[in-house]
Amino acid sequence: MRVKQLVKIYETLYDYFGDLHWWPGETPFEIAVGAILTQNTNWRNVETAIDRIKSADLLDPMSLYLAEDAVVADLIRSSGYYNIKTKRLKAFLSFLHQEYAGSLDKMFCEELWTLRKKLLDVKGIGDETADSILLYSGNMPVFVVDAYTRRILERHGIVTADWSYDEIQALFMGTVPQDISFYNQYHALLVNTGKHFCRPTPLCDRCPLVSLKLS
DNA sequence: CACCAGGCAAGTA
DNA sequence: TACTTGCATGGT
Repeated sequence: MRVKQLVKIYETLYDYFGDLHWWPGETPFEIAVGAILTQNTNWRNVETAIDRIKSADLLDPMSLYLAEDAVVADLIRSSGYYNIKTKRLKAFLSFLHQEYAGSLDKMFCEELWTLRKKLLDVKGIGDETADSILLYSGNMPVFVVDAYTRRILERHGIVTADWSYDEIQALFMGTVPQDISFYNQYHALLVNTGKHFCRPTPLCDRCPLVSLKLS
């Protein structure tokens, strides 16, 4: 039942938006950094921060790790929570250097769920950030659940507010298991839909999902 | 002016 | 386990 609803939503959004070419970012490392910086923050402010890191020539695992906290905090100021995000970036980089000699390629050689659990042990990396890194930086088959995903599904009566992250993820992953491009594209479509049509305050009138007659 | 943005961890009961 | 709070800038 829910499975068909999810497929219909996907098809509708894909018809409306087309290919979105996610994640915005040129390298796996840039994507991982972006995943941490975008926590509860507008993407525009994250882009500014990443541009500044690039301008300072610090957008690589070793340079960023060796940079002073105060320097990093200043560079990422526009992304908000800059002190705590500096610590989170450093915690991730410390993990990357200790466990994988600073190599994302080595890190992504791990088995998916083993790596996911290790990432969740890093302070500052929660469910969504871990999954964003796994899917968009590592090209691994895992579904990313975010605030937009939850809001859109709740508004269409597919889940209720008490569903956990893992439950919602399992719902999507039970639908089309092991399909990286589907997970990649679907999350991107949901985020775009959220940005344009599913803010906390109304705006639903032009949403492509509005006339869908779900449930 | 108020509200929101692609969360997370630590503290409290 | 389940809730609350701090973290912070920049756009609408």
